Amino acid sequence: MINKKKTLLNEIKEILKSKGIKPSYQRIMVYNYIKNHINHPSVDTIFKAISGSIPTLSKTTIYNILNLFAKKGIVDTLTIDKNEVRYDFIKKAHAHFMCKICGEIYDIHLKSDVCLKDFVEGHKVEDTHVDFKGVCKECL
Amino acid sequence: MINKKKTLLNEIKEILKSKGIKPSYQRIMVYNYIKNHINHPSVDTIFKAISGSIPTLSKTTIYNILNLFAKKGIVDTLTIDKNEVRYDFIKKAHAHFMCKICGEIYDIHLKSDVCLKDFVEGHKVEDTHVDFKGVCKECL
DNA sequence: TTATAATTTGTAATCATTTCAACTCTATAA
DNA sequence: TTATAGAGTTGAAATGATTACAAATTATAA
Ligand SMILES: [Mn+2]
Ligand SMILES: [Mn+2]
Ligand SMILES: [Zn+2]
Ligand SMILES: [Zn+2]
Repeated sequence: MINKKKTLLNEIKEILKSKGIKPSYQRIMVYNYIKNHINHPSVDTIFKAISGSIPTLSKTTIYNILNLFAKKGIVDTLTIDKNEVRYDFIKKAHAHFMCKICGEIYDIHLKSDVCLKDFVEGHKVEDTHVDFKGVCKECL
Repeated sequence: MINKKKTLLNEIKEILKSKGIKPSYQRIMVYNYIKNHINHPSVDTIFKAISGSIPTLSKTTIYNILNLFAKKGIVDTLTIDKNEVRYDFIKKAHAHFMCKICGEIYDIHLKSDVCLKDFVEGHKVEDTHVDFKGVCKECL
């Protein structure tokens, strides 16, 4: 059990190193959290979730780490919610649905033609976001 | 010339009334501005643009009016830019491209399959946003 | 070990947006 | 006409997410 966890953290350590990121304990913990929480957490959510295991943790560190991860292509920065940025561990391209009632952001797996474009009307595309808003199936 | 402007403002007055909005001078001026500026202005941009013609204008009024217009379906609220909300006068569905360098937001006219959906994976869709980010043709 | 660099931390600053109470304007009733 | 009520506007203060910054801590290398 403990060995398994140790192995996992070592795996993350290697992944971070391979991306040119020095694997500090805080970075490993953030990586581990976002990898296992696909519900698009905010900085505050992540902070509350892991500050228990890192008593001295500062919220600024979470901001620093997520900005770094975004620059290195580890997370996507979602701006669907105008109140706060939400983060998404990058796997493969997918769309999102945000509920106007409960605020939950769901993954939507649809194969859209728009996700493949490198250029649109002369502009060079780096990120593509397909965002739906409305009332989720739970709130309906 | 002056008559033409008067006619225009009267037209807007009628449109607002038809949507159940009392046509105050401030509301008419904001409507007139966003109708004629398709570059997705922010609250601050709109405020700076029309405060010259309304010396007593408050920025809070712009916030109030845009929130009202959004509720009444006159404007779309764009959350592409995480720093500030941008507003779009609603015409027909279209995508957007935001430049990471200059911050400009362009209209993208593509006929996508995703814009027609009423439901996605059980969730009721009210708004659909297709947002691209990258480097615009001017900054390339 | 010691020096140097990288990372983390906590506080303060920034900035968009909202809250709120006072003020203004207009329409309508007495 | 005047009084009253409601809607809209205003400006100041509060809120809240994010960033800036400098001090403290930790890791790395000599
Ligand atoms: Mn996702
Ligand atoms: Mn547009
Ligand atoms: Zn919901
Ligand atoms: Zn540009």
